[in-house]
Amino acid sequence: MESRIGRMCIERGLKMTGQRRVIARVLSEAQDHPDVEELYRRAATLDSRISVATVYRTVRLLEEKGILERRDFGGGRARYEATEEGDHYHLIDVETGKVIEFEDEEHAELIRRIARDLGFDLVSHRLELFARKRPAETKEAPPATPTARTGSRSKR
Amino acid sequence: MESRIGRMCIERGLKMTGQRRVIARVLSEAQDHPDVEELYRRAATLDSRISVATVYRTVRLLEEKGILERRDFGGGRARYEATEEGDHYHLIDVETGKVIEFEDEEHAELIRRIARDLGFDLVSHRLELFARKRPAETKEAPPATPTARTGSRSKR
DNA sequence: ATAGCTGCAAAAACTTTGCGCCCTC
DNA sequence: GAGGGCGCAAAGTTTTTGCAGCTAT
Repeated sequence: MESRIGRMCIERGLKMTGQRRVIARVLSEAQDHPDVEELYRRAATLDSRISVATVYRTVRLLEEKGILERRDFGGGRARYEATEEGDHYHLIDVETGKVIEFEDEEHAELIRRIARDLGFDLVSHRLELFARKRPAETKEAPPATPTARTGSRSKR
Repeated sequence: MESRIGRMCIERGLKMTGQRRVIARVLSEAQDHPDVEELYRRAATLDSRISVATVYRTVRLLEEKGILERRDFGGGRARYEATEEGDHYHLIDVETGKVIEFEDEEHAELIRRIARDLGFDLVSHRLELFARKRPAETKEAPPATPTARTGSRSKR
């Protein structure tokens, strides 16, 4: 009955209003990285009594509580996704704008080491790759590597 | 007589107005990552006939020409730095907001490999670490590692 | 009961743009 | 001289906020 993010709100003692429940549900079900406008659109579909201002206030609150993470993929507006265990990164297809998520333990380790070497403790970090799909091979068979699907997670 | 970035503008056939020359000089001399407001302040000191609109137009133009790179370190406003050879990254001190630059060839290689494994050719990328200065050791001597200075470059 | 949310609309913060004059090539 | 750049101010975007009423705890 309560969405995953809704439960996290309750755990942290947030007051659960109707609006908040709806926004939490939209966020829990999102497989992508919606901006505020898009969140508002989806939330308004479920309950038209929601205003954009509330969406702004809510994502801000949830970000402060560590439930959400704000992303910047270029294009001016902030985009959001639920905080998950384990770091993951984003590859943005510069042709289509599609975002592919992936994990990489080697990378996670490397940057912890870099921060330590500079005399810091890592608080958080971000990595975004902007890339272009490599044209398929003409002579060899197409690459066998299973391509990560948008919204899913590619483990390495 | 002409600043480094001024020369790059000329190479690319840009018309060199007085304002552009001043902005190019400010950018050439910047050791940090100023936002538009700060660039405007510095430029206006050298020549008060400059408007913010021109600064916006100029950084946009120079970014399109590949002379400048736009950064987002959180805090809402875009920040700029001259494009340089070789990738480098940023560590932002979450307490002070200071930005430390560093290079890391191992990291550069790793992400090229990641992009390739996902079936893409890397176009560009970004990495930002948010970290907190590690408290000095109480028993041992302070860490001998030479800490990178703000604005300079720490090679690894 | 009451601290905290909400909608609405105004405003703030950042960036772009239309227009007529001016300058560089 | 001609195409492009400039200042100014107006407008566009995205996000925040004041206020009066409403609600979850």
